Amino acid sequence: MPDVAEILIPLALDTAYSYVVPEGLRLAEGDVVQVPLGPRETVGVVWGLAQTAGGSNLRPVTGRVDAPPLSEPLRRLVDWIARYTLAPKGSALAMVLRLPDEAAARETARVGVRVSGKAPTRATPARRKVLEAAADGALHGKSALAKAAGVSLSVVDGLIDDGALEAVAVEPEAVAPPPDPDHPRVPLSDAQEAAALELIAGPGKALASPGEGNARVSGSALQPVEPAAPGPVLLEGVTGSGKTEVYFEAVAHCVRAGRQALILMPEIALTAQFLDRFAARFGVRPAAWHSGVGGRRRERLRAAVAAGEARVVVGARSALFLPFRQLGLIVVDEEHESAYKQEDGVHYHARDMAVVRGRLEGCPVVLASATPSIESRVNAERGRYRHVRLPERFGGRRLPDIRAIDMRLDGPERGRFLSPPLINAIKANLAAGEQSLLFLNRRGYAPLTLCRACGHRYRCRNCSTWLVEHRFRKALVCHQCGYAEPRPQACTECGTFDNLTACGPGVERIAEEVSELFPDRRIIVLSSDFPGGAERLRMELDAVAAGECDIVVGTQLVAKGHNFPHLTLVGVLDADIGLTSGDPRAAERTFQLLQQVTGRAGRGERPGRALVQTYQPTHPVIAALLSGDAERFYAEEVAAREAAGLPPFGRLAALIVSAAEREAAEAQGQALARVAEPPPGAMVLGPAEAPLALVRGRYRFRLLVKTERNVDLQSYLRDWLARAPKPRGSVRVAVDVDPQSFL
DNA sequence: AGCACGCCGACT
DNA sequence: GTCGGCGTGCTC
Repeated sequence: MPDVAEILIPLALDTAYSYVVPEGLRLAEGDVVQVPLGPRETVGVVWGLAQTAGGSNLRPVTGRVDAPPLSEPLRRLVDWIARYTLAPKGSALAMVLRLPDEAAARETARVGVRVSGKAPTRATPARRKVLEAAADGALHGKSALAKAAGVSLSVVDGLIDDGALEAVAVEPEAVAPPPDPDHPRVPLSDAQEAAALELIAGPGKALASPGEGNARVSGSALQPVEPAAPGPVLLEGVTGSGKTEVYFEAVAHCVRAGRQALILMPEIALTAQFLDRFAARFGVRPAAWHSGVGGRRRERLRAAVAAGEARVVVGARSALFLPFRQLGLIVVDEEHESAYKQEDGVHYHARDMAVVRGRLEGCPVVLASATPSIESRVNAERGRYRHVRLPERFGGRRLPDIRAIDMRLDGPERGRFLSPPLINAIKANLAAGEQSLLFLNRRGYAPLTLCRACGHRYRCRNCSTWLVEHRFRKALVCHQCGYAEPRPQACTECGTFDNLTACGPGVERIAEEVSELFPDRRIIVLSSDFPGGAERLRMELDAVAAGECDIVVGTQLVAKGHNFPHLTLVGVLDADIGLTSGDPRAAERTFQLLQQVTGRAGRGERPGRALVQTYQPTHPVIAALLSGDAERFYAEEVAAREAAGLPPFGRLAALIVSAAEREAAEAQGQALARVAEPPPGAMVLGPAEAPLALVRGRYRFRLLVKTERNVDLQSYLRDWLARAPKPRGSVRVAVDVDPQSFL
């Protein structure tokens, strides 16, 4: 009987394909192999092995690929994610497999040059400059040397050809130097020590030796090293309470135990600042994995992770799929961040997938946040997650003083957006030589453009949204789908010249107002459309953190994961943005965002100030923010959702229908209206009067499906669709998932 | 993902 | 009469 291998191919295929294993090839589950597929060869992973009679019509496996095999937990993660997200298994595999691309393979090894001692045949001024710069005889990077000499790279190349410089292949710098868990560090506070102990050792252990005073995490209490208690833990600590230092202890413990640790962060929070904090604790910077790490380095890091050499990886959400050899800990920093949602391709929430991976790997998962998501909070309260709290700021730091500015009483003059009390506060802050942040969660210059002559409002061709003016780009841009058109000189509707008017503020407009008020101050606008891309933005954030700026005008990204140690005043410009949207998470999101951003104020032991411009000072979200009563906010929000029939959890299924399909259906009187009558346990999200949102040329329904624990959403939806006429369009699961169902 | 097949518009 | 648009379907 021939050996047959079930091979899962990283394409949008839901089932593994069968291939014959040729004589002499020994395969194990998880091996990466090459197989024929149609006219070409592809890679795949052995998902199963069997001996069967027949199967003579099957094509043979070509051979094994030189790549580390996929571990059992990682294969189970692929199965799990595919099932949970309704994605084809092959698509889930593709996230894990990400093979070395050819571009990376072709990338040449780094070359260093040094003086050979031989004089150049011809000595031009440019060549002399290079030789002077390299006169120390040390090894120099080619481009670095050219730069230092102020000449172009070709001069250096010319000298190499001439023999005056010799090229030496340099060992690339280590991708993942080992972190030292016992590197000298600043002592933790008692609260931090207790939290770290509880994190590592499990509940109750923190108080295990009360007689000894304060047990120290690195002291004898936890030696010899045993693996940390598995399972999810919510680490909740107010801004400035030192959560990072606490989970660093869990990371240190994991490293001492000889296992690997993964720290997940929202992409934007992966800055030099964080890497330096890590270096201060562990002596070296951690291996960093994010979209900016490319080519050879990416591949080498993957290999180091698979070999178990990379002990600690800090990465954005895709790092969750790295092939760790022995994963001992996952930390999800800023657990509430919506950046953990992947919304194209396979839809998933990295925080929840981290919990799943942790369970499959048998390791702890630390969810850290100052403002946890509702679902994590409820999970902690109901005992599904352990809950460790840091209720106080570190080192006697106090929470900022937050006050509302009632815009109905103290509003700005017409066409302006900064209220007099806020302007005065900024003035005082500048006079004291301190940094201020103005927060407005709206990119661009103005959210709406209209023609003063005919009243025409500019909207997106693909989406049901207004076009946002971006003055810097001289364009009108759709924030939904990215569609952009140049800002017209004359109204496209009535032809009137120069009569378009910008309505409402975006950060660009605020920056304009600020520069008029404070013309000689250093002002910077930070938003996701920062010119120069993510890398530049990261650098800019680090510069701001270093104090190289007087006034920052920023969108939500300034609220995320950064410390700005020089910041003492935060002005929130329109606290009410987002409160009126139909999103069931509107209140939660706004509360988290405002609490994060106002929490940025404060310097050392001096509390900062936050001034919140609002038209609704008594709104529950604003009131909770002003009083600092997060407990009450969470309790009220959960109660409100229950009263509205919305669970704190749910999975969202999205039915995506093209505009053409919808029109066709409506012409036949079908109207896809059955979506308005979802099955029991499911509900349609969105404003009742507009159940359809037009996004990227496609109508999108979202169904919030309440599922009981362990209910299989796929069969649930399949049942429902079987009873209803077959929908036009496809059903996909979006990413508001239900953590109950996987614990 | 590729790469076929397939059915309707403007061209050597 | 063909070239070519991308919609749909298949790859063990």
